[in-house]
Amino acid sequence: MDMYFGNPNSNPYHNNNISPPPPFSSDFINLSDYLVLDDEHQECWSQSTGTESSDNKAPSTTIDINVINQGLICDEIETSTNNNNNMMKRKSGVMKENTVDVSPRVTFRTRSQLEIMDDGYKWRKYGKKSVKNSPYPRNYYKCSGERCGVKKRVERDREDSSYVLTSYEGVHNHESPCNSYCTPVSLVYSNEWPQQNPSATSSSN
DNA sequence: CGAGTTTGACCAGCGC
DNA sequence: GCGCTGGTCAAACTCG
Repeated sequence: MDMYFGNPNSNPYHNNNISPPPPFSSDFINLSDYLVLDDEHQECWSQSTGTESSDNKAPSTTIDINVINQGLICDEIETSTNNNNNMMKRKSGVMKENTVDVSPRVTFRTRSQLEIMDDGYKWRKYGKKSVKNSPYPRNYYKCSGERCGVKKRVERDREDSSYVLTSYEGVHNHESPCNSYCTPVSLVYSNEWPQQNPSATSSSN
């Protein structure tokens, strides 16, 4: 499954002659494959999507893709807990200039053969690390935007290699590069949209 | 030649 | 204090 978040360079639906399907339709993205996971971010999900955070059930509706497209990723989330999870240290132990001191973070779990999701931003890889209890390495990316300290971590799900875990950290201080030539389209998925192919949401491959 | 990637080293936090 | 682990740096390397 390929995922597109608006980069016209790689998004086949960007062509003006082609009407893109609604986001998260079976041809565009498998909704069931697009989840915020882990306990740590469960609350984050509920706040960012407006869905109820009942128990541990994964949310199933109302995903605001603009959150991703604009880099507005769960702002206000984890700002009170980032002293542990969002270590932004240098070797000297001092916060690096240009880094954001408020580092909201949200994790997405996507079923994809590709580890890199095209979210419209340009990322530069700055590290790769093997992770304990996982056969798959974790890759570290920084936004290539000038003075933008947004980071992204990408790793394969250790329990199911068909899933990719993508963690975004920080808020972009610039627009997505694709915004300059992408027609603004509401990318908010809601219950009002008909389920085009409900069966496809549970089995995409 | 510039931009991006790779990869080993370094550092800090944490648990024991 | 020591070892393990995660995160970052930066030189070397690759690619267009």
